[in-house]
Amino acid sequence: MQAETHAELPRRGAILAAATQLFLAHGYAGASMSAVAAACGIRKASLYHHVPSKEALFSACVTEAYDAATEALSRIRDDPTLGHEDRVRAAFGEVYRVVVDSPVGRLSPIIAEVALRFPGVARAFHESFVVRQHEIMNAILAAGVAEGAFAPHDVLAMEHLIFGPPVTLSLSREMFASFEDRDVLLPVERVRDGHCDLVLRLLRAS
Amino acid sequence: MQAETHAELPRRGAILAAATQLFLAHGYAGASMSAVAAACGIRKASLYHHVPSKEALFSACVTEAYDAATEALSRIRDDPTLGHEDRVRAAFGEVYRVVVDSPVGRLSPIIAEVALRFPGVARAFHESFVVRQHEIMNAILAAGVAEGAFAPHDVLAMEHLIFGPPVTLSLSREMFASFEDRDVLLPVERVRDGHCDLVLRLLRAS
DNA sequence: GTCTATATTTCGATAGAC
DNA sequence: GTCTATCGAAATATAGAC
Repeated sequence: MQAETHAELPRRGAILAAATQLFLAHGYAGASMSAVAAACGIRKASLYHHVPSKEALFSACVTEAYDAATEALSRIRDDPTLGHEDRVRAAFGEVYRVVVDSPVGRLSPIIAEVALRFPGVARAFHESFVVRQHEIMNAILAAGVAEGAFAPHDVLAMEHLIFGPPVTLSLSREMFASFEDRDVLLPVERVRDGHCDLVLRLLRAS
Repeated sequence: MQAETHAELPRRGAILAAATQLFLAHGYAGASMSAVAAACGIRKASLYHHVPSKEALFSACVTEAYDAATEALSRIRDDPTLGHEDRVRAAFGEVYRVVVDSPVGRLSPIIAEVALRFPGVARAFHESFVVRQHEIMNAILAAGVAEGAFAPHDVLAMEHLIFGPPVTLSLSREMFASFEDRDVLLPVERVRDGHCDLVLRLLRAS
């Protein structure tokens, strides 16, 4: 009951969610504190009771978005019931989900916008999200190589070959979000499955 | 002599170049008309003598950037002296050059920022740049398939496999431009060559 | 074609009542 | 913790002299 009453109040989580949506839609400079407050149903002055500054608000949006993003991928890496190829397929599904659908993946262009002003945000995003995702995926592939299921390969090139398409797909879907035929031009499932097939063929090849 | 005198004046090309740099560095909303004027060495009111509005200025930056971007790729497609694999390698070099180094490729995240407000800019960018680049690259691969040099493949997945890594590399280099070790983390040539090798192995495979 | 000056709005952020 | 009211700065854009 207490939880229900407070659920409609602009708690911190609701503020970060509303702010994230506005940053995604209009960029950092284009998302005003007034608009964030209005989306929360409060006035701008009240918003400053919850966050000390716009920079701190954006930093919190990024930080709290990636904090849980690598857990699902870690579980796939550690799942003993999966064969090597099924593990790669599951990992692709999780990467596409995080990069294309979740705020943390879609925030990348906004981080690029403020990277020069707030280098700490970019650095934290890189270390806490990008590097971790790459490390887990590399570990999944390395395990397959160690057991002879996958062929050795150029790790740097394979990293970009795996993460490049979903990141670009996410950016393209933001760029062309106003197109009525966006989901026909940029179908997530078809790209993901076709992409995964091609990568698996490379991993099998000697 | 006349050309030399006017070369130092803020002609249209110089204005677009300065504006592009500022849009890339600070985003659409973060790049002010005052800053653009200052970069051209004139006052803000004078800038409005050359462009009617900020939206028109940004639109011109995008349009005039992609107008010549597909010519080099077309020449590679039509070069009869190249073998199929060498043609693919040359095309990869051109794609990475355009996407990673040229303004037109790097403007993608800024277009995403304004896509909801200026859908026409996003549509023109898609039709005049993205679609054309994809069409030419598909034609290069299809010619190899027709002559038996390359194996048939999923065209949509291959498109994303080819363009995904360079676009993501470009975005990542913008995001992490403040890192002193950026060129070590994100080396363009190494990624490009490793990427091209992997794609060629896929094209050769049955 | 560039300038000074200004109109108008909105920005991020603060003060202080309740 | 939300509100009204406001600050100083900066935004886009315009007017009019030269």
